[in-house]
Amino acid sequence: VMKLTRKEEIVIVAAKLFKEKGYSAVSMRDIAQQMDIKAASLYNHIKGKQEILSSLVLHVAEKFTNSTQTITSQDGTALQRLKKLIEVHIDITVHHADAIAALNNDWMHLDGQDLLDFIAMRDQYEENFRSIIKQGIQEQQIKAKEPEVILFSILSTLRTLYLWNEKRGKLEVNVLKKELVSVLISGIV
Amino acid sequence: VMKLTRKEEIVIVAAKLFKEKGYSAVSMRDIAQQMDIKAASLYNHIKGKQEILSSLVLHVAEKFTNSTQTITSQDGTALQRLKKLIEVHIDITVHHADAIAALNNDWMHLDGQDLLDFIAMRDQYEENFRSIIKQGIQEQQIKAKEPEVILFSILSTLRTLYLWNEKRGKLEVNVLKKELVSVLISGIV
DNA sequence: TATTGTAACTAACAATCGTTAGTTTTGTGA
DNA sequence: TCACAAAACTAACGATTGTTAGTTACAATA
Repeated sequence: VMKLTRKEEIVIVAAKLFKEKGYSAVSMRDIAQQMDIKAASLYNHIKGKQEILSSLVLHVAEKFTNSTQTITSQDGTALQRLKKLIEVHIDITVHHADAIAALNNDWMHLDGQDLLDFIAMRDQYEENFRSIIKQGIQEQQIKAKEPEVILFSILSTLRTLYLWNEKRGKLEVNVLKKELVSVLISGIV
Repeated sequence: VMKLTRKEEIVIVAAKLFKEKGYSAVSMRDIAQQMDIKAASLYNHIKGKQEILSSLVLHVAEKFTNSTQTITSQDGTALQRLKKLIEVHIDITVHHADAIAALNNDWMHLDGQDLLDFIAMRDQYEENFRSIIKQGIQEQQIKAKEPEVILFSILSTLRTLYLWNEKRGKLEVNVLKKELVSVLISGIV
């Protein structure tokens, strides 16, 4: 286990607070208190509150974008890739649940270039997803329903996984993968 | 069309702002500016910022709880009820998208009894959903997979519908109902 | 032991927050 | 036209916000 820099500790602590109350409702004094130091001391390690958010959000956004990009560019049938997409989502969620909360709920508080970068990554990520589904329809592996409805349904479930991760309880990661792939692809009947 | 009270206008305007930036990031001055009045004037119609949030959230939470309660207590197979559940969700979402945003993202900023009431409604709502799925498994209409995974997947999709409502575009409500029922129940293959 | 860099501290700033008090404008019905 | 209620206004409050400046404690290195 790598030793964490002080900055990384701050980001981790802040992420947990952001998840509970949202970025705007968490003050620098809240974060500092949780680390047993004073708010001003945080500035020895970070430039400001915004930097905490962008470190958090952009880092995990890159992970998602890179993963979907890799899968999209690899060989395989649409269903194989879709399955892989779901599994990768679960892996990232299990390890970065707090950061994903910020990505989902607080991305709009990014500013300047960070915000533009995030939106660009988000769009590209979504487009990768969409292309796989369209490929599946073309290959007749996926029902030729409204592709946007399929895209929305799967994305919603995957994006909300972070909320469900705590309640996951004893459910093993590999079991979750298998079950969720089955539910999302084969349905429930 | 009923004429709105001034209070109702405020709640509607606030909901739109809450949806974009979240409850904590929207100031009373922001809300006032959007109504072309000064912040102090808002207090002729409402007790405070908290009242705006609780009006917004509790009202739509009741709708959801009542709907699921009604469906749960009616006759029908599990699949018929599940279909009805999805359709009701779409109807409520189309008419109260902004309030649902607050319900999803800002409920934790409720305080006192309002917070307790919300959590109670939310738990009951979720339990109604769960009982229908378990009934379906018992009747062997639904695959006997992990029921919590099924519950989570459907709930995630329905809760996130509000985000997708704008992009719905030209897709007719009845078409959306049919498609979403199909995707969530029969899957995509 | 002296030095140096890291990371904490105290104190304070300007801005903004939700809210209150008191006053003025506006519209409606007698 | 007058009276009254509804709804706006100005001004200000105490608290909290993110952040900065300047200083001190501490640990490792030379």
